[in-house]
Amino acid sequence: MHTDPLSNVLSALADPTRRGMLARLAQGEASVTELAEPYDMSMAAISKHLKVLEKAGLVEQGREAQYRPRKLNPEPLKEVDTWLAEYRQLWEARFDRLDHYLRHLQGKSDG
Amino acid sequence: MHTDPLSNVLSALADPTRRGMLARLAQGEASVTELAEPYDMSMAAISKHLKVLEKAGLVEQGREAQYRPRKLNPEPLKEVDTWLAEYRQLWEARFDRLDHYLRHLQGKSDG
DNA sequence: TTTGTATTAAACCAATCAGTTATCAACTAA
DNA sequence: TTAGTTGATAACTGATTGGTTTAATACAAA
Repeated sequence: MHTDPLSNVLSALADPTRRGMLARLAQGEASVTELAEPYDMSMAAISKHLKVLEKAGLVEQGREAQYRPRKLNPEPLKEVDTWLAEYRQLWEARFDRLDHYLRHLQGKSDG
Repeated sequence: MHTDPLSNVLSALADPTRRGMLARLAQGEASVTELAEPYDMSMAAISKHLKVLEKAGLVEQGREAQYRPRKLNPEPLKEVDTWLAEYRQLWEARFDRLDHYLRHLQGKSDG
């Protein structure tokens, strides 16, 4: 029962097939059959994966004449990014410490 | 059956309770009881959530005398970040277009 | 040794998930 | 109209999830 959007997006992303579809859609619009092509999976399964991505807001239906190609909507990824941003400094901190350590070593050799 | 680490991390993050725990651990080490405190949930449930985070590599057991306080390991978030990086330009592109549009408007008012 | 505190494990339950097959709908082409 | 293609839906299955309660474990304090 994911009611919050961020959980929804993250769990949509937590599947290699769905991430693969997003990667494909990052190249440009694609039909469902095109999206299905790389996977050894029934069309029904593909359809379900797409629905998960659509519910998360990551994929939309374009309207091209009579066809309805899917297209990527990167918007919800922003939320993931801003969530991640609060932790970014934490792993960068380690680098900073290393950086300081290296400066320290350099300082030592200087004097 | 998530075998790939990225899916593992993402699905670990796809839960508000677990993200809350990470937020708490970002402040510093904490015992399981401390981590459980904000949630109306059995200790066993908390323990399970922690196990999910540990399996994803996001949380580790420290060893402080007789206690085993948990601590955050931000490492796996890097993978999420690098995955996200390939899409970052996609949502920034929209901003760029807006930016260009605004420049365009400004240019108009200038000439 | 007994008691209390902190944490995990086991067994269970209802809901969700990821896949299947089979059916259906819509639209294209003959 | 009759096929053929594209895609969605329904019903089912087995595995996983997120929670429960009830023990079990480990250790500290008395």
